[in-house]
Amino acid sequence: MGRVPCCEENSGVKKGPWTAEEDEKLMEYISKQGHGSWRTLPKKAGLNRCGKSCRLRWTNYLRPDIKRGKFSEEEDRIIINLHSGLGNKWSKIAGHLPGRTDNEIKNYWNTHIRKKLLQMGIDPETHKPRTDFNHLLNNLSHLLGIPSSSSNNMGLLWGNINNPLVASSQLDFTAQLTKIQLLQNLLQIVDSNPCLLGNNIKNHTLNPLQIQSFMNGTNGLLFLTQAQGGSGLEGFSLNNGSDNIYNIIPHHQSHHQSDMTIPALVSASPVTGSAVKRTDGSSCNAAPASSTDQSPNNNCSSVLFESWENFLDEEMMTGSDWKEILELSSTLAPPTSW
DNA sequence: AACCCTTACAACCGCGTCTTC
DNA sequence: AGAAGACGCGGTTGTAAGGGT
Repeated sequence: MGRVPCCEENSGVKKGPWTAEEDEKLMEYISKQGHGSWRTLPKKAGLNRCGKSCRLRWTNYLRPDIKRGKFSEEEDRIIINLHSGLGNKWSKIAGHLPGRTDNEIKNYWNTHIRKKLLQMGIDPETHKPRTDFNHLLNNLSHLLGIPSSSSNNMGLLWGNINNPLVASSQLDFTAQLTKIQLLQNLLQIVDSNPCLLGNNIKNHTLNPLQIQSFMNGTNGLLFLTQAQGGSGLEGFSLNNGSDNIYNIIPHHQSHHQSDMTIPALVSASPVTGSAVKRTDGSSCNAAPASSTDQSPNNNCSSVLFESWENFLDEEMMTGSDWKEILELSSTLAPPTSW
């Protein structure tokens, strides 16, 4: 059955925010008569509103049993748990939270919980860890202090005196160690994952000597360039200021398929794979990386991404986490050699 | 001080489902 | 059984408030 309009178009009923006077009229009427038929209520209550608007105002705002104020941590937990099982069934979720309305929970989810989960690296839709390439790169950007929407897309990995992470030699060591670990992981991912194809990749994996080489480059700096295109993030390249350049770009870009989105590396749903040429001349199938595909030959392994992500999640959660790590590490002497 | 951007939340819209006749 | 009316849900939009530049 098609939609039945609640109120006639151009019928002159008021829309928009409710006034205190309207609230009072509605509350007074319902407290005396009950709401009865919402369609006829406005006329009876002396309101120039449509019944639907009255119902919404009552159920979401005026009802006496509505609980106002901040959501507690316990409520957060309940919402997240219920959402993982029920999805966007806000009214059902609201049924488990006395005093909270579906609209309030929906808004709270969209403005708070959703962001919180995303920051934690959890996909708010699936409630599973996020594994998309953009997310990982954004985490990397965040760690390295590169504003994701900055017009200046050049980030400084080493030697940034403005970065509190490298304020002292001890902290410098720890920060560098962490960043090296991140880069190592990222490069290993690129090396092992045919979904990503590097342009002019000279080496995929940094060994200790290479790391030292990077760090002992012309000026001791390592740059991370965040390539931007019309559709946003397009990749990274690593550059120590001399001739060592590592380009890390999404697979699609190297094939000039600019209308494609960056593929999810571990997809929850099967996707069509494509054969890609690797820099060593071999080719492999960028097959669907579903949970059922555990073939050792499938280089789209989720293992590295998971460890990478775990690492990011553990190391990047908050500034205070960093502080703790740095404080702890400051008691440790740096190794004499790599 | 003025403008712009972001955030939070109230309210609206359109559709599916339920109820009544 | 089916048509019409009413209700409820979930997605989307509008806007006020606050913060940043």
